[in-house]
Amino acid sequence: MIEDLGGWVRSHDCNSLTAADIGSEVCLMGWVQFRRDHGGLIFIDLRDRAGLTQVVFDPSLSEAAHARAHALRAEFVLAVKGRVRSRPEGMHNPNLATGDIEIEALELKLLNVSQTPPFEVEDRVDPAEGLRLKYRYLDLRRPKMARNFILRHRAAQAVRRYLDSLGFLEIETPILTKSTPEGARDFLVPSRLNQGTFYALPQSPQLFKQLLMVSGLERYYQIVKCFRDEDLRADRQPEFTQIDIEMSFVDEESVMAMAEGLVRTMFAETLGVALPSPFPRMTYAEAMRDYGVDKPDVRFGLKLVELTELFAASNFKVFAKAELVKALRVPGGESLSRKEIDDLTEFVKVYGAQGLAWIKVRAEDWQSPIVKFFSEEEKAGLSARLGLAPGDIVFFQAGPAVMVNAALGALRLRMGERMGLIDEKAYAPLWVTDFPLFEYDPEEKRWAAMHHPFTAPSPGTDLAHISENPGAVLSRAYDMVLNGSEIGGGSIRIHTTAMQETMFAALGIPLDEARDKFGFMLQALEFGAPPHGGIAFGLDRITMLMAGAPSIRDVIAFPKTQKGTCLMTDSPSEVAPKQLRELGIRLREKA
RNA sequence: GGAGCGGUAGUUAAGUCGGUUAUAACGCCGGCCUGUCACGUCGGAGGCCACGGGUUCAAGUCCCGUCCGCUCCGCCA
Repeated sequence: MIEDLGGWVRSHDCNSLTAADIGSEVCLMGWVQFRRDHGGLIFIDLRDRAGLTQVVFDPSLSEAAHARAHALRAEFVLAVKGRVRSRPEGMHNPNLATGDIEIEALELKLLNVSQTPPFEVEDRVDPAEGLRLKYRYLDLRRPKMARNFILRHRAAQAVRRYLDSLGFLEIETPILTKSTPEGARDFLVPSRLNQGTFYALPQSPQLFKQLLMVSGLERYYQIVKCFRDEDLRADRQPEFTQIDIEMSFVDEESVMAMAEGLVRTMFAETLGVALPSPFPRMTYAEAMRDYGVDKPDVRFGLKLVELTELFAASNFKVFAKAELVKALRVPGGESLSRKEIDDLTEFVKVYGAQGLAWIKVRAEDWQSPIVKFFSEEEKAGLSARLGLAPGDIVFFQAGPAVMVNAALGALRLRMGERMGLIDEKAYAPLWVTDFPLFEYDPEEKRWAAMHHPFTAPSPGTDLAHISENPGAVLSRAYDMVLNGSEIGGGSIRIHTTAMQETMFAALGIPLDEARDKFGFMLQALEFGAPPHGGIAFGLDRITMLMAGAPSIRDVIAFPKTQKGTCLMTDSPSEVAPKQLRELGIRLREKA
């Protein structure tokens, strides 16, 4: 029979009682993890979010409680009053924090019953993720998952303490806001009061935080949901959480120092991990040159080596005519099997590679399908530039620069894992700086902002000639990278109208359209906007890295599937015709 | 939009070259059990082999399509 709490008050959680508490009367509340019924004695492992405590039901102590304990099942909810006692000699459980003691149950209240759960609520089973998501509330009871959210909470609290101590104000910005061009697809919200018009959910509070700087509030932060209607990945959800920060009267150095301090504080206070000070820095150009990506994983070496010039006049036409030729030398890779190389070839084709050329360096010779095309000078050049030694394998890519970097950059990561070069316990943060201001969009056939259109160009940029060679212009943007994952990014912003209009012009956005979309921002810049800049961190990704979680879904309480649905609530879902009528929306007939 | 992997009992998986009644472990139900801790032990129940179509004497197994989950490319200022 289910009972009320009846005034009972929990005295401890299920992870805190130790030998020091022996003899005290306690009241524990939680869920039945395991029942071990010996007919005489009954043992219950009681679980709450903190841990497990063993409760003993002994008929000689309480006939009534013992009798009722027979009927307990997994996930029943209990309140137990009893006395803490030492476990008998030799019966201590070193695997439990509470393993030295047990509770002799004197009184038992059954607070609720449970159906047999669809999967066992414990860490060592790993049910299909679809099932976990449907019964997410049960999934979150598993200690592994609960730990992630406790960690996330601690990280968020560390952020608030740190930023508060530096004079940052936590200020909320609108969720119903304006759709703007550039960037990701917006989620739209129809307006009932203004039919035919739509709000957009913010991709980030970018403009609002800049306006707070124009407002003179000087230092702003917010731990805030952002929304982007793009395809999902293991580290991407359509709604995610940013630690959003903006400061006035600062340059890059101030923002980066503040941001490093923030991340160091998070790691120190939640994991006890000391990150380096200062973080290493690398320019975008260096990152692309050495790692082929703008978010290098610097926990291991295996830098890429450019060889375009060496092969410029080669008889091997595939290399000679390529925009970019690069190589990846992997010590010890000579032992790779033919099958493994075939698999790697398939792997790089995903990035547009036509194939994967390779050389196995052996003491007696080079084994390779392509080396016969090389001159002696080219072989000598290769050997010198790559520092070849017996036991190496060298992989090559030649072709468009974008493809070569993507393919070899990805192959580098894969080989780092394959060769066991990655220290899974290490945290290797770094800054990537000096990003290009613009990036060419071949589909739209125009230059687009690499970061966003409010990022300031580097000092000394010739404004008048910005549109002549946009690709060469650098920006005042910086990204923070941790273990090959982009965890934060920001910039010093444009704070004058003239520069902002120049920027829109360079992006091919006509002035009248710029005024229509961003007029409020351009106007605000006319009223004494201070120099300002900031940064935004991905709280989910940082938590993922701290928790060692394989998926961003493991650090979001109620995440979406890869198709953007919620298996628990069954959203998104159709709505009543009346709702659509009120919004002035008619659905197109399904094709 | 594209590529790949997967879907068999409540759960996790096995199921060979297409061939008898589809296995196992855990869980579940019942009995026994006073020192277990993933208790033990005896017995039992439990299956639309994701869905639809096809090939075949015969399909969990082969083929086609659909749905769902995951990973990746594109996309994500």
